[in-house]
Amino acid sequence: MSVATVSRVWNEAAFVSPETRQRVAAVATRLGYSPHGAARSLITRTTHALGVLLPDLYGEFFSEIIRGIDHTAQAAGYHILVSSSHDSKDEIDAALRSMRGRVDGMIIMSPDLEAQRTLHALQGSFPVVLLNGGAEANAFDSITIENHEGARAMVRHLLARGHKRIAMIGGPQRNYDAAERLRGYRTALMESGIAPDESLVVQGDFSELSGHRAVKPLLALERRPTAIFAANDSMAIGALSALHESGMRVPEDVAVAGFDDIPLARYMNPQLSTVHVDIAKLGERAAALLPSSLLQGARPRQQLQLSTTLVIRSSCGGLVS
Amino acid sequence: MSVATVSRVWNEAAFVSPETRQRVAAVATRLGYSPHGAARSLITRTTHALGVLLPDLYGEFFSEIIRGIDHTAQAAGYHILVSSSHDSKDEIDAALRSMRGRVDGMIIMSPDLEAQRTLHALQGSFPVVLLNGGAEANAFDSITIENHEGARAMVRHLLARGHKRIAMIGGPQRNYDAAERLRGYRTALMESGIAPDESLVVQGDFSELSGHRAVKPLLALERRPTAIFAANDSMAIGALSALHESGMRVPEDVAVAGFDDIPLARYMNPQLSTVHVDIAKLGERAAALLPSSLLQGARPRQQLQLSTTLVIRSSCGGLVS
DNA sequence: TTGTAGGCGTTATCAT
DNA sequence: ATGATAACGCCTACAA
Repeated sequence: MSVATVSRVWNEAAFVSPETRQRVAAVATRLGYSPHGAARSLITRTTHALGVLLPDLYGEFFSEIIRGIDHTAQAAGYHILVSSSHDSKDEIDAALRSMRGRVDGMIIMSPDLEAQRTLHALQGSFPVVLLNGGAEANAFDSITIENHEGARAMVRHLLARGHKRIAMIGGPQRNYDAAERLRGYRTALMESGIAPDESLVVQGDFSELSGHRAVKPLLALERRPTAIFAANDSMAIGALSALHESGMRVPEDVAVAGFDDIPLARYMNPQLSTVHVDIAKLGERAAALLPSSLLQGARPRQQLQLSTTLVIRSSCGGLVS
Repeated sequence: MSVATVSRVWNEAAFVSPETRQRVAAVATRLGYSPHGAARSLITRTTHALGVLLPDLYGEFFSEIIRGIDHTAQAAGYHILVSSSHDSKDEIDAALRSMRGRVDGMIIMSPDLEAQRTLHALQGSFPVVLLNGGAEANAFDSITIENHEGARAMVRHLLARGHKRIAMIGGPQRNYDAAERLRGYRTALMESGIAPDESLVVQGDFSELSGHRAVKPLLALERRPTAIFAANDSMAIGALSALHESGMRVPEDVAVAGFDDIPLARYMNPQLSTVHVDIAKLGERAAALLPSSLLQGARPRQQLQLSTTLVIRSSCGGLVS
């Protein structure tokens, strides 16, 4: 029995007599044999692995993304090589280098606007899908969330409920999504002719703690806000807990809304109104884009926009009557 | 210039004249060269990658675990190959096979008691760290949570606060951690001489939804429980929301407690009492064990127990006075 | 239908 | 200090 035959059996490529196939399979299972991945990719020039670069694995947002990516990648026969905690340009550089030659393509989520320059150099050399990219987004395949529209819609809803003083807890500085959501907030205010008040904008970092901390200065204002819109759910949840500790009732005294619709949002007390993003789908789409670009070689770049929908629950007082 | 020299430059192993090194480096950057990972690992028989097999990426528990693993693995120069949604024996088998030759070792979390048989066959052939393993745990390096002790301590606390009818929302059937936590609950009851009442034990599946659903039958009981202990925080959070919807006050009417202490637990309303597990450390430890076993070759198996601590917040009424 | 042999890009061993 | 060359495990013409 030659190695060639075994290879043929494994790849189901050429014609092998059923009996031979049978025998090979039998011996293979008996010996617990399975082909050596590295050796295969040496000759096939393909690793069947996708690299995933994330800023930081924190909270449900990221577990949902990975879940989506893994699910789709697995179905397409790809493994995923995950690497997190890459915020700065240098960290991304390093991660990129160390994944070189180990993956067939990469999914990169680097919302930090500065890191974009690093990405620029990647252009064309390598199949890349950008998640939430900023300026460089159209130089690659990319998937973006409708941040601006989503935020605008939520703030419009709050306005429609009669709120005039709406505060915003923003995300990290230099973060693309955060910037867009803030922009959406401002657009909505402007559209309804409300003068912007910068004392109503507090900066957070997407963590529960930062949302919690943001509440104090807002309550200390002479003219308190009657609604708080957080740039993500984690911060909204932090704010909810801070308000509760301060004895404020939600939504009676202050309405609260978030962004992302993480699975837990509906289990908050009160249930959190938020801008729904299908986070897992974000991952799925990204993972689906990559193999397709690998197969098709050069093809026009694809820019996908993931739409958002308003999910009105009780934390902002419910639907507009 | 021979390939050997280039190899030496890259590995900084043997003596290379500074000028040669210089020249090679220059050409390398100009050509954008970087070594082919597969070829290297073919000959060095090492991939510098760790496989991570998880049952399902759901909720903050898993993002924390991956975070811990990735953090430590990265520091040790390893990549991580993540694969999730492996519950059944066959799925684990397949994942194991497809990772062969692509990783130096594996971290496997397969709480499903049936899957243990598959693991049995792995023994010795391959560096493996088991997370939350059951019966097979001592055949491998393994890290286990002090499930039994943690659950017992929490139930004892509830008893000390005067609760006599304590319900339990259990985890998935055939899940090792769930079984141990249930056992801890029973131990505590038995120790205080309370007769077990099986109508107080409702089965869940670790999801928020299952926790939410578990509440209804409990409230429908003729003799309602005064406390509910959920086998993880997600279910406790689901229960919290269901209780709130039913107009029950927590902790006045019903006390609630969870297990895991996911980051969000302290931001619930009321804040969730729970059994603290350092989830990220679980991942870190696992990732640290693997490289050490790779370096040292055959060494005695290590069985680590991750201790738990009681975190009493307001959902169960606070400390015992 | 099956076997033979060359080569994928590296590292390691031996010469030089 | 550098060069030549044999592995590593697999795939794939090409030959039989």
